Amino acid sequence: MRMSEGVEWALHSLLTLAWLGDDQPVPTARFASGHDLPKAYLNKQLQALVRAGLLTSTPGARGGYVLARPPEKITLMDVVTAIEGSERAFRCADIRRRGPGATAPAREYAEPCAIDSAMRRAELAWRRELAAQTIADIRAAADAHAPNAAERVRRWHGRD
Amino acid sequence: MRMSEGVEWALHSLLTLAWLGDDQPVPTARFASGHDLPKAYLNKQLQALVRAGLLTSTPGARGGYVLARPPEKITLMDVVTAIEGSERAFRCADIRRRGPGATAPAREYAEPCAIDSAMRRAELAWRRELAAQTIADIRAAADAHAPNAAERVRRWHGRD
DNA sequence: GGTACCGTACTCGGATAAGCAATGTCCGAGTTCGTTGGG
DNA sequence: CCCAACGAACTCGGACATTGCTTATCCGAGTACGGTACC
Repeated sequence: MRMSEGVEWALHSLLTLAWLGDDQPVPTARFASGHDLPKAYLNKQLQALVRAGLLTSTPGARGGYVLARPPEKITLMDVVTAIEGSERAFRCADIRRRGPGATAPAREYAEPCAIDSAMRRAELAWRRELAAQTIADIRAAADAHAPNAAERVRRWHGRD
Repeated sequence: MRMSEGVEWALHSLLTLAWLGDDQPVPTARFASGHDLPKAYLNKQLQALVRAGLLTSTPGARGGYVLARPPEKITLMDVVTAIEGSERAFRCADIRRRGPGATAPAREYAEPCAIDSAMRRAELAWRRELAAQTIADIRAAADAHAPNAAERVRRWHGRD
């Protein structure tokens, strides 16, 4: 089980936008050169964020991406769902009723598969933690450890 | 992000062994026909459980797999780790220090990446829930919903 | 000098390949059990 | 009738294809800006 690295890229891009703080669009090329990432593929991930309503894109020259809502309103769950999709990691194929089990009365399968329920419980705990943390929280934690990072990013993006 | 379906197969196989309860080995072919699964590939997954110390295998005719320890001592975390490996789903590539950020003083990177920490927190919650549930719990839940299932499985595997 | 027009550079957006891990398949080493021949 | 040797069937275990998804790339539609010609 491996999460797409696009999630990391998206989170860093969103964090950068949170640091910049203004409404001036940032193009993909700038994000990409900032972290040495493949431009076109990063753009694909940012498009997913637009479709999910986390970013707003403006086409054409001087275009780019802007946060669609304040960083406090963007949770990690939103980002992971936007990039990875909303499907669960564990997908019960209901193999209990394949094979000989198929002859059992349907009444026995009224309740959901116990294995599926157990995995769902674990995955819900994961989602709950993701939903409890926002981009603003990430920024606060980063600022606490490295107060200069925000300023350096602003400089590099031509602000001030 | 998608979990291998081998996890579901492994859990069902372990649950079956818990239902049987004796020390009589069950071959892969029986598990496979029981849930209509590809025999050789299922065997690959069961081998992983052997390597992880969850199953004991006996080769040759009348051979097969047996639980290596009681169901109360086998957690879902054990099974997921055995099949999926112990690596985290989110793997921080530390892209914060790639590109222009590389010129920043190393002192700023002493603390772990805030994004990595946040994702780690969520994943720990997931693992905690997985470690809190055992094969015995799964069996108890399944028995509560469908008391006849255990008996039917025992019959089908030639017990009694 | 001011204004309208045009060309260029730059952006997102989606359609199109390449790489790799998960999935699936096959064959060999080893063990058990039934059979068969001899004592 | 009893026993030993043998062969066949069955099992795990690892090496070898194949499929699907992640990753990566390319090109087109659209927009803003700078230059230029004209009024």
